[in-house]
This record gives sequence, structure tokens and C-alpha cells, in this order.
Amino acid sequence: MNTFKLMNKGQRTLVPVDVSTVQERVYQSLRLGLLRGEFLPGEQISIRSLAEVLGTSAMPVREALARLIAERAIEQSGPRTLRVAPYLASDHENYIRIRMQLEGYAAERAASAPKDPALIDSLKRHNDSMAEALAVGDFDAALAGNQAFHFELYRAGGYPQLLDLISTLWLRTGPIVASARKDAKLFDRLFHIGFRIHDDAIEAVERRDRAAARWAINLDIRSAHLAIRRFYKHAADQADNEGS
Amino acid sequence: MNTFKLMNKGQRTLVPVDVSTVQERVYQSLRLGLLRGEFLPGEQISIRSLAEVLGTSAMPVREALARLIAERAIEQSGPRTLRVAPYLASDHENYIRIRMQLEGYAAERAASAPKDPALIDSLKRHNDSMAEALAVGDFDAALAGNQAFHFELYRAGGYPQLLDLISTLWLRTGPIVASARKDAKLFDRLFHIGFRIHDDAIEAVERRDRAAARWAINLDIRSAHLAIRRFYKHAADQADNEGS
DNA sequence: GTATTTGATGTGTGATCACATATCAAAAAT
DNA sequence: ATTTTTGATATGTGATCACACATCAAATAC
Repeated sequence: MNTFKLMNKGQRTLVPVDVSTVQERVYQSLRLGLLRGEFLPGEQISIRSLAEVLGTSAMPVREALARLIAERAIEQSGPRTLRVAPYLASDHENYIRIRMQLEGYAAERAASAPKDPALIDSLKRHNDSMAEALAVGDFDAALAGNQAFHFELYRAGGYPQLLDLISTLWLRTGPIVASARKDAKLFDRLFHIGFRIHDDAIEAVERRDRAAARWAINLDIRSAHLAIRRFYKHAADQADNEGS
Repeated sequence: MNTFKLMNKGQRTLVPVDVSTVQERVYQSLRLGLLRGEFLPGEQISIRSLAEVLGTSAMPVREALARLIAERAIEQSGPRTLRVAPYLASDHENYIRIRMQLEGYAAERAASAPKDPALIDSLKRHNDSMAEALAVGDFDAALAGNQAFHFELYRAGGYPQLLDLISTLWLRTGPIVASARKDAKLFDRLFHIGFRIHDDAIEAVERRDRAAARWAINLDIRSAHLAIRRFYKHAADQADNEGS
């Protein structure tokens, strides 16, 4: 008669409980939105408006935003105002340097890991999908492909904690990068260069060349940074001209 | 006539508003508690109990904990259970490697910055206060001195964002480090070694020797790590013996 | 005596309300 | 016509309540 109980107890130990709270889904939704550029840098955020759009009450949104504030993806610009972190040239440059340290290290670790043909295949696939998306002008898919490539590589480094830190950095700079799509020509060129650098990175991992892997990723980050800086500088100049 | 308006617009940009909400004070309080070792690794956390102790309602505590969860200082171990991140040897080792990348880089930047006698003085003062605290067996003050030394150094690197990342890493590993105080002998030796390494770091900064600064900080982190690993290994062995 | 059931207690989650205050446009006074 | 005042609206913050569920010990049934 206690057969059932034993069964229950036996399978109870580590069943990955899928308790998906409303707050969690709101959080993931906002996170995705930030990475896909659905929020502009500096854009004001309202708890109640978001709650209405997402079809929940204000409570889960409030908590999800609290988490995003803790990750510095959203900031409190005043006593009663939330906004997406705006673009600030010097801040962004700081983030780029930090990202080079962290992501360069992750790439280095990925290249040090035992050779994994499946990884190489997967990286190539992500990079190709990025190029294909670019060919048809689908910037959303290109961004997703780029992100998938990078995180697949970093995941191979084998540090969940490092991956997590890098994620929050991407979350902070996500809206800034994604907004650059407004200049289609620049965005297109940026990703074409990225595609070639990714190829170098894949080759470096294949050769298990740590230094080359780090170098490639750092070049990728830096070149993207330069393009984005140019974009915002251009936007600022244009705003000045209109203002005068 | 628009003088006032222009002034307002000019100074509006970065006024550091001091709206200290209850939530913020709760958050800072919990943060300090974590860093000072008032919570044990793996300890269960209850919103309502904390609210009672802190003399607030559950609401601010809930939000403060949400932020700490986002920073991975507290984790959700089950559907309805919060706890301080427990000690896990491999996880902690990962954090150590990441800290070496980030804090080593920060030290490097501090050593690259223009020479600043006030900084050197301040570093020496923090390091001495750590040694003095140690001499009278005040581990709380020693921990505080150690922390002050490190963050003073990193602050000199000039990257607020980097400092922020390092802070969250310290928050995650804080309870683990602070708990090691239970082995007074080990803790004492750990800090004595730290004192000497800090001296090397100060000297490196004085000479503006980036490589030496990075090396010293990395040695500091690594040696602390080894001591702490030994502490937890010893504690686990003891628990095994008692269990047999 | 032992195994099962039950019930009290404590947990995080989410909804709803009251509140102080920031913002902005309309109205009033100069 | 310009400046000042005012009032409506929207904001985040915090308190309180209802709820579903997990845990554990006491009570019950075997």
C-alpha cells in the first residue's frame, strides 16, 4: 500500500519544478524587448502602462522592473521616474572595455576547452543565419543570430556565472546597440564585418588558439563599438543642426 | 528673462536626488548584513520575519530581496523558499577566476592613472587599519578595512560600472568569506598574508607598474580563495566524522 | 504501537487601495 | 501678451488582504 508513497518520494528529489510566476514571464518579456530594441535608450517607463499592455496588474511589473533596475538595465532618473538607460558615450566606452575583459576571457576559455565539433557546427550555423538574415534585411533575426553566436561561444567556456554577468552587460547595452538599426546602411556594414570576424573566432576555437580567440572577440566588440559611436555622434549632430 | 530657465536646464542633468525610500534603506541594510557575515551561506530567508526585525511591512523587504535575487546574492531554492547562496566549491572557484579578471583589470587601471599621493595615503591607511583591527581580534573591522582597501583601489581605476560589477561579486561571495571567521586561526593568518600582499599592491601603484598591480591583486584573491576552500573542506570533513 | 490523516502555521504571489508628489496644460491675474 | 497660479492627471511607494501551497506535528484510525 505504500508503493505509491515510495514512488512519490523517489521521484520527488530533483524534479525541475516549472513554477512560472507571472512576474517571471513579465521579466523575460521585458528582457527580450530590451535586447530586441523595442525600447529606446532614455525612453520613459511606466509600471501601469506596461501592466496594461501585458495584461497583468501592476504588481508583477513592479517586481520585474525592480530586478531590471538591479541589473542596471533600467534606471531611476528621478524620484518617481523610470527610464531605459540612455546612451552616454563615456559610459558606453566603459562597458565596452569591461565586455572585452569578460567576453575575451570567455572566448579564451572556450578555445581552451576540449575540441567539440558540435560546437563548431553550431557556431557556424548561427553565424550563417545572421548573414542570411542580413541578406534579406531582417535586422531582428540578424541581431538574434549575432547574440546566439556569442552566447553559444561563451557557454562553451563552461562558467555559468560568467555567462550570467555577460548577459547583464548585454542587457544594459542592448537598447543602445539595437537602436543603431535606424541607420540601415551602417547596421548592414557593421554586421558584415561582424560576420567575417566571427569566422576568425570560429577558426581560432577550432585550432584551440586561446589568444586568437580572445583577439577576435575583442576586435568584434571594438569594431561594433566604433560603428555605434559613429551612429550616435551622427544623430547628435543632426539634432544640433535641426535645433539651430 | 529666460536666465532662470537656462540655469535650470543647465543644472538639471545630474542633480543627485536623495529620495531615500524605505525599500532603499532595507536594501542597504541587508547588503551590509551580507557583507559582514550576518547571514550564513545557505541560510533560509523569510520576508515577513525580516520585515518584523526591520520594523517595516513586508512590501519594502520583498522588493529589496527582489533586487538581491537579481544580483544573485540571494537565490530562490524552491517554489516558495528564499535562501542565501550556499557555498559550492566549483561555483566559488568560478567566481574567483572572474574576480581575478575584473579586479585585476581594475587594479591595472588604477596603476595606469596619474600618480595620486592622496590615493596612496588612503590605501596605506585602510591597510593599516585592517592590521590594527586584526591585532585586537576585531574581525568585523578587519573585514571592513580589507573591503575599504580594495574598493578604494578599484575606484581609482575610474570605472563606476566596473566598480559596480565587482560590488555584486563581493555581495555574492560575501557570506562565504565572512563565515570563514569561525576558524579564528585561519582567518587571522589569511589577513596577515593579505596585509603583506596589499603592501605590494600599494608599491606597484606607486611605481605605476600595471602588471605588478594586477599580479598582486590576483595573488591576494587567489590566496584568500585557497584559505577559504580549506576552511569549508575542513568543515565538511568534520561534519562527515560526526555523521559516521 | 504504527501508519495515516488532518489541521494549524508559515511561505511567497498577486490584487487593490491610499497616499504624496511630479508634471503639464488651462485659466487667471498682471 | 506674459507671467503666475491652479487643478487635473499620472506616477512610484507602501500597506493590507486573499490565495495557493508546503511543511510539520498532533490526532486519529488501523
